[in-house]
Amino acid sequence: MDRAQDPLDEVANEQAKRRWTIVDVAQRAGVSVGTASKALNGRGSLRPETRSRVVRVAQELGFEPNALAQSLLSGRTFTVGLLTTDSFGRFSIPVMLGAEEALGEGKVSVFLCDSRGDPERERRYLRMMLSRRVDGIIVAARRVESRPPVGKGLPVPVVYAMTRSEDRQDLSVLPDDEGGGQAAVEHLTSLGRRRIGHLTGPERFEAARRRAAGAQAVLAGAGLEFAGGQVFYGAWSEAWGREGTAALLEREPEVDAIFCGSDQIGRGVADALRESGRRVPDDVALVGFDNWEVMAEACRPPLTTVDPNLGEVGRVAARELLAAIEGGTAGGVRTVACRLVLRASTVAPEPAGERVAAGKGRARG
Amino acid sequence: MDRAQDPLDEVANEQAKRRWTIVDVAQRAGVSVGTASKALNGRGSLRPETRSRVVRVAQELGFEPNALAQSLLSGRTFTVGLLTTDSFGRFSIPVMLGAEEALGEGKVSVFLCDSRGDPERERRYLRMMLSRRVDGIIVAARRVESRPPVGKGLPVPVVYAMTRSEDRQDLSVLPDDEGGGQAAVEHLTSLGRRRIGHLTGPERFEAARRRAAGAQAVLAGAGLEFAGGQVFYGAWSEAWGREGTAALLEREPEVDAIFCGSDQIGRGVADALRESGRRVPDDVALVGFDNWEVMAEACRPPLTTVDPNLGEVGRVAARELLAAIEGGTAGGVRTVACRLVLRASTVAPEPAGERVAAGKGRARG
DNA sequence: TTGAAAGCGCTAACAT
DNA sequence: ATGTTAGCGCTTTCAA
Repeated sequence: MDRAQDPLDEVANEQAKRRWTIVDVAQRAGVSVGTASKALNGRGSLRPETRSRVVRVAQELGFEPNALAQSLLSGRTFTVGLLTTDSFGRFSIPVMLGAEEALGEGKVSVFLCDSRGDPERERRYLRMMLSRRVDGIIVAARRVESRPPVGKGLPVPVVYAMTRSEDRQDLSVLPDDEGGGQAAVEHLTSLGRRRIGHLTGPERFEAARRRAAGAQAVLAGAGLEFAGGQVFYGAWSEAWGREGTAALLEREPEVDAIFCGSDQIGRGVADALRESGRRVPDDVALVGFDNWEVMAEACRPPLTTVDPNLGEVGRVAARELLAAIEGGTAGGVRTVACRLVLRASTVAPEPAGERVAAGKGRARG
Repeated sequence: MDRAQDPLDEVANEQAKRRWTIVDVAQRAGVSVGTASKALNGRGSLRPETRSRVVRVAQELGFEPNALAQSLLSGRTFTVGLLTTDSFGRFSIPVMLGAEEALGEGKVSVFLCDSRGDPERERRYLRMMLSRRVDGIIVAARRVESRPPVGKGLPVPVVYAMTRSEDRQDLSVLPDDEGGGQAAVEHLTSLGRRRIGHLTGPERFEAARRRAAGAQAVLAGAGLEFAGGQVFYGAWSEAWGREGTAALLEREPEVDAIFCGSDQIGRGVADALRESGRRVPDDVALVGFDNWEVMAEACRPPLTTVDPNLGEVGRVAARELLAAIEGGTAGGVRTVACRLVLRASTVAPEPAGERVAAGKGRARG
């Protein structure tokens, strides 16, 4: 029972530079380390007085348990690896943000690894994560395109976000591009538009094809076809939005709505329409995709667009990963619904900011 | 010397699910754990044959040393915390990317923590990092504005990137906004422009004021003043670019160049100029700030702009942190030079892509 | 050249 | 109710 001296003095003395161990806490509280551990973790049965004394000493010292020692013992690190393949592209960022959010709530920390699409670097990072004993791994990417699995027979669960593993056993979480395309065109038809064109990115992108398929399905259901008789595949750029508009107008001058595969394309289209003397939305209504706010809001007029809910994709991926860590593991593709964000390119602006309408989404793919 | 059975069989049997410890390696190699450790780390003196046998077994097993155990012993985790306060804004991302890059090369892993500017969350993350025994911390933010230090007397070094700690003892790494402003205006004067206006963000931003100060200094050196007789402070938006252009043109219709405080403002200015019947760059040359490529390149015409080298800011912060971890610690503000990226808004487009000119920067602030 | 043993900080049995 | 001890996986003395 030798309480050497007042704990606070010592703290001041040592300038809080030294890191206290549970032994220090135990000594100063006049108990054994075992007792101190129980007191701090609320386990075992202790006299309330003892418990509170230990806790108080720990607080005064600013004691933080060494997570390394805890993990070494428990086998759990409460840490996951976030492996992104595309240098935090515009799409992987919100996904990562959502994942970090969902994990942070659960006191799980995130190791950030950016492989820049370099397989060698990816292997290095993977080794590093496993060496650090992460409890699980999220693989994020910008494109929904498939990719080879990050490894097989790994000792920890892996979830793919915004990308799809070629191995059907793996779990992938993606936005529902098809549902997004449906929502966009349903909105346009509900406004009474009948000559609806579609300008989008390169055909080789799954996302472009799926959005077009969703749009097509709704058109077919209404007995319509794409204005201009085809999907105008091109590039994900404003420039293509402008060029594509010219091409579309040539084929179908009476077009009264355009569904754009991205907000950038949408901006280009808006500029081209204005410069061709057409009014948006009066003559031609416009819907974009991405809800890239800085783009959509700077558009003239501000662009109604499909928000792929990337943050939610990340959150779902994180939750699925946590579930897998706890034991449950189901593979397949999990799809997150898109949501339509209404702005002035399709509807008269309202006094109170933007409006949101739920998009079509499937619970499981 | 009982090599139980062929290691590979065992690997296959156990499906690589079990994680091998150095004990497993030692057993299968027929040596003690101490010897195995030496063999794997290239320390001590061992018979070459022994060393290679151990290494081979480890490889066959796919053995990865448990970093937790290593760190517990060594007191070093080769881990740093990256605390960002603004949800990976457009500015903190490249900084983080650069930091991650510089650290990754040195085999240091990054804990990603996004406090969203919430001080409570920030404290939680800080505790978590310290508990996980990070070797150091980088605090990143989007604004160059000062902020209270993340804590005092912390047991690990801290470096601030893209933000400045109020405590002068701390080390902060920032882009050289003033040098950037200088570079922009020097470029314009070198083109023979004399009536140079400046449209920028809100005056309360240090960055805006510093860029303006740099610009002003160069103008004064050339015996000039800002066209319109003042800096036009406003907002960081395209809309302000358009409005500000109108205001500037009213005061000074003969303006022949505009330095814009951001690329978004620059885009707005370009649109407004074009719609007022002026040609860029023939009538009015334009320089932006940020080199936000998707903005600058989509501008019509593409925008010459000042690149604040955010990636370099992150890399420098990371290197400074590593140095501080190794022992050296100097406080103060470290400044990273900007660079001018030439595009068609000031110069005739060249066949081979963009051109780059070095900006003015001070080595130390 | 190799082995045995101590110990990093912590928790969980098992004693007392 | 509290103390003692073993051990997580590894590295590093110190002995052999």
